[in-house]
Amino acid sequence: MSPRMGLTESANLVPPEGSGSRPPDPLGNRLLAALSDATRARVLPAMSVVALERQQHTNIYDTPMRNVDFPIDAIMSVVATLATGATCEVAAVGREGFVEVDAALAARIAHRTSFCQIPGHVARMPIDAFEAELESNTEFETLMLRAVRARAFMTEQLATCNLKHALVERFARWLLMTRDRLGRREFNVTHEFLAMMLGARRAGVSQAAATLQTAGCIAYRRGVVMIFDDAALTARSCECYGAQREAIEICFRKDN
Amino acid sequence: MSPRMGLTESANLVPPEGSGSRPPDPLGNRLLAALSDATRARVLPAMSVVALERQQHTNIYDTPMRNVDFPIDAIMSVVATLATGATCEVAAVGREGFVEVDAALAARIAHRTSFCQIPGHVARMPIDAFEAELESNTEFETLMLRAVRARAFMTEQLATCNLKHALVERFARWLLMTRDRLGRREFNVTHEFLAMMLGARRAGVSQAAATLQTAGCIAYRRGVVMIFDDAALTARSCECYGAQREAIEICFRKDN
DNA sequence: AGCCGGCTGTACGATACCGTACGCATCCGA
DNA sequence: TCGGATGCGTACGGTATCGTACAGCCGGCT
Repeated sequence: MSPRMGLTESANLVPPEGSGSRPPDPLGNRLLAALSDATRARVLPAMSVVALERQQHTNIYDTPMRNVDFPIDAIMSVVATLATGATCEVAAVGREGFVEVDAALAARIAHRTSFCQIPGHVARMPIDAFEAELESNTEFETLMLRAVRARAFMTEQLATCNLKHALVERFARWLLMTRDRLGRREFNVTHEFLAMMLGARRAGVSQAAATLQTAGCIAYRRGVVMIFDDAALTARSCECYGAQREAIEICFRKDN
Repeated sequence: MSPRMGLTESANLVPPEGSGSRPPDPLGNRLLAALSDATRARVLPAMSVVALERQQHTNIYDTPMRNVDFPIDAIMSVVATLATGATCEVAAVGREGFVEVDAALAARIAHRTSFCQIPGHVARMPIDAFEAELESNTEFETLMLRAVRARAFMTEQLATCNLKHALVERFARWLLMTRDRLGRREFNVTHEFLAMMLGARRAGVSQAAATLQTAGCIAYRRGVVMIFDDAALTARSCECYGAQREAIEICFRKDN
């Protein structure tokens, strides 16, 4: 039994990923958009927009960081590698943040591995330019530090979430965060890949997905997930969704 | 069956906590000890040594931070509060670090609650003095940022540990980290309190403790745990112990 | 049109932990 | 010396995953 819940097979839910449309504006990243015109005029010329494929790695732990990436319409994943070789996500980064937070803390070596989770584009800045701007521009520094704090908060929340909340709840949270980051309701993701992100079995994800689909929250087919009922999905997610969302909002609030 | 494993009842394993001995040297904190003489001469006069009782709170989330605490022979705990009111540890801080990492990232509001886990002393600096020193002293800033990175790394590791590792392993890790932070093998802790730190039931901790005691790794009685066999305990802990330990060492290495 | 590879449905027992509960040991203060 | 309070041992059924396995289905390629 696999009710298709209104998903026709021919529906082209997601635009072709490598479609040859022009690269998006760096200002799609909320941090870059929050900069003053003056700072933007200094920063943007140092950046280039880069398209990333799924699973494309941008940092390997214990190797030098070369760039600082500000996702635009991509989602990046930062993972810890266990002794078994298994990986476990410690942060996801979309247009609300930047990947190499340690670079804002004077680090030059990546202490985690990061790769592209949802294909798209990032605005990329060489780490030297990033550091130079941090040093010389208080506005830039302040904003970056806020983003670092938001990231720290989200990782802390993840630690408690991983300990306390059931797989379905975490799955729902993941879907909602991804929707917020991408600004759309459908993504190309396989259960296999989701299992990797959520630190669970593929079979476990399939079951959680079935639960949410039966409840009418989502619909999915081969490699595509679509959010159907936002409110219902939110109700089935854990409070960590709201907490992370709020952390992001605080990051972009002036009075903080 | 509760084999006492060489613990005689009269043995005074742990010195009385509130014993009237003189307060310890702030340089018991490794960060403060790592500062140059010149910087220390500026920083130490602004600090005071404060004794903390178990469960004494030093920060409440969403309230202003007043001080920055560098543990000397205390261990502090930073926790997230869930909607149910339950708390979940997101970081433990001993003499290798300082509690209010966000203060080094220009924050003035605590975003988490923190309290004293193992009673002892902290070297306390008013947050204004801390910020002033950060601004004016590159050496100080560099060291603090390294400590922030170590803390971020440890929280990330905790996120994966909470997801992937069994309670006994996490318990063993906790014991080893605590030993390292305190420089002794016995601590006053109840199973109840440990359960709170590990995000588990009291009964679950009792069982894990029994397992480790039967294996000869530890010995315990009412409110006291003692590490017996370091190697055996390490073998039963997860890799996260080593990872956290290494993060601390890197923090204190010059070439980074 | 047909095939093959990747993705998903589903099952099995095993395990780790939960929530709860109750009894007993130990310690402390009256 | 004797409660009372605190801390621990242990048990019960219940549940959420795990690891593994296999079969069915879809979709793209030849």
